[in-house]
Amino acid sequence: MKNYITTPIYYVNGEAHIGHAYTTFIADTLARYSRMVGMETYFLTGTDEHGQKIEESAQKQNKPTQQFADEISATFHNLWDEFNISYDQFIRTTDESHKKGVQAAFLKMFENGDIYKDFYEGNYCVSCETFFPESQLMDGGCCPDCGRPTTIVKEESYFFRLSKYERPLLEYYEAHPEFILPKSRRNEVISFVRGGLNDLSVTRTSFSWGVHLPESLNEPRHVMYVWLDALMNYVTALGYGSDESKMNFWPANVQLVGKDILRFHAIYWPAFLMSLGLPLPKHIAAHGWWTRDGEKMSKSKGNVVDPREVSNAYGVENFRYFMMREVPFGQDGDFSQRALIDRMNSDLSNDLGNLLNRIIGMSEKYSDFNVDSSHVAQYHVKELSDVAEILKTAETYLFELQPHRYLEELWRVFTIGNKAIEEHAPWTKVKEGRLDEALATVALVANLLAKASIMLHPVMPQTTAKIADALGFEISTESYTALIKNGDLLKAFTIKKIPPLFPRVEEPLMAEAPKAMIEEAPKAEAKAKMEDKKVSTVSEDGLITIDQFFQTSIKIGTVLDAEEVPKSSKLLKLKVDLGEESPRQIVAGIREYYSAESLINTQVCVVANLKPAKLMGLLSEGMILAAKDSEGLCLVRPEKPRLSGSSVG
RNA sequence: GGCUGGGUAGCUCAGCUGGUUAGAGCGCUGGUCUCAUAAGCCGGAGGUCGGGGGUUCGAGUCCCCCCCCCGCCA
Repeated sequence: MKNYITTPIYYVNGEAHIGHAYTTFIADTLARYSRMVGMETYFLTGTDEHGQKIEESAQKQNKPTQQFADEISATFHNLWDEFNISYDQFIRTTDESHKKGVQAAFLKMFENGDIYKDFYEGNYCVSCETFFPESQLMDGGCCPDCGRPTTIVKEESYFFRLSKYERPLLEYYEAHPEFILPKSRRNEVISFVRGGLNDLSVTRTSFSWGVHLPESLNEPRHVMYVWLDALMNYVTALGYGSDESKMNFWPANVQLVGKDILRFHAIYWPAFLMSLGLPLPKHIAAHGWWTRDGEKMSKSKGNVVDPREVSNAYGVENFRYFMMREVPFGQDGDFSQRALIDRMNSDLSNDLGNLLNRIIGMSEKYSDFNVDSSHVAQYHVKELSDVAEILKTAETYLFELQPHRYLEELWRVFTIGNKAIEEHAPWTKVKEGRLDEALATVALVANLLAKASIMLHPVMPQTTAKIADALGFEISTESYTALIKNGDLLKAFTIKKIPPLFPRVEEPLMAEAPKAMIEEAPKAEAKAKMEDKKVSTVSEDGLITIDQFFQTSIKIGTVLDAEEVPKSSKLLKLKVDLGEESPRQIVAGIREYYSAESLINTQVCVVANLKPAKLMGLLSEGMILAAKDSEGLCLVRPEKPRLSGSSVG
């Protein structure tokens, strides 16, 4: 079975940002999965290099246009290599074979009457490379998309009979509900097409940086419209119009796009294909945008996330995992270091990494790293069948293009592993001399990790290869077939002791977004969130200013009353006089060291401006200062009695 | 203004064709084991399911009205 997966080709007007990385990560994951299950897979990405905008950008930098395109294209190419993206081809619209293919397509459309010559007059936005009808223009004739001034252009142009495909397209959408994903986007496209389609101007005479028309048409002044040129890349990459040896990969299975370019891919592209007599792709899947800390990213705000920077700081695969796990496909996602760190610590370090460490430790102690699965089925039928079920479900989520659900589902395997260890407590079994049982549990968990690693491999290829190595097997189509499809277990194997794969991340590893951005974001909510999350305001040398210290209000308080909190062995509920109108209720975890009675009428130090918190359902309006070491805990108190409410500092 | 989609626990979301005490993850919190990365496991708090009306034996789930958010179009 053939499986062709594409990303959009990225416009070389600027360097790769987080959105490019996201699309490419998803496509790479799908491609890797496809290869792993043994499908014949072709994964295409590349760059879109034509158009007036590129021509102008190159001029601004005083570079030949081709050189400019080469340079930017290389930055994408290099980044994907750095990110270990497993593309089969990196196409460039300046490739000769691509140009040849586009010309062949143009000619075919022309010959079958779908392209005709006429005049176009309208308000043209150079920046967006789009004509806009009068009615859509903003005040002063500015572009409704970018707000820049438009110019009136009348030019000879070839047109594509898009209008002819209005009905066929609607019929196709109707007959193929899975064509446009997610569904909400599908509705948008349908209603747009229902609104009527105008024929599409597909050539320009106003600039020359593009694919020229086929020579047989003898139209040297005309250059192809950038979208016709660009969209065709998906088939010219397979050799359309030149060496067609790979055309058997067509139609594509999944064509990933950002939501901003959906219309081109869901309307123009299928119409072109219909005109060429080619089948339509199975899915056009539109994903959402990324914001940063709840704010739209923009160069002027200086809050753009550089994927390379994130990757360098946190690791590509952790980054990949985060992006795919964090946000439901199609929705906008928010990037913040806090969210990334939380995912890494909670999912990767705690659930997965720690589980691996647990069995490394046990296998070392109990059997000198030697494990075999022969007793697993005897003691762990339930776990094995539950996991088999989970893996099946997870797989369907991936096919449905719901990577977040797929990962969420997969993580249940680790919970089962952690629970199994807890329930079967191998350390107890060992003490009781039931070594077989203990080792069966270790082997079970090793197998669960092996199976989950295989499934996780498309998302984190290198990391899972390390896990597999530690467990003495290799991830491949063969092991996928054996462990996932056939439900086999690993044979006897030796575990390798490896250092933790996912060390916990205690604090942000990248500099925070520039101050300007934070100040521009007066959202009280966002601010409170940052404070809640203890984003450090401490300077690099670890010192704070006196002003910062005095943000904390510490006061002398007199304990008026104290009682034990029911059902808690640690908590005491205190009534403390801080010289205010009424005493405060403070819940303190000191019961193990102080009895309630002994505290009444003594003095303590209280942090008085702490945000109230609830402990065991009881409101606590402050914190009692205490010092703790191995000997125990003691309260910090004034040497001599002071007035209640006296400040400390 | 028109049309989608949506408003469910502090946060992010799941809840199919209406049916027992509305769920998950994270966060918070109490307890507990010791193989392990201050990890794991067990338990708890927390929701008038945007608001109002209606249909029904029964509605987060259907109908009507209103409010708010995103998106597309104008």
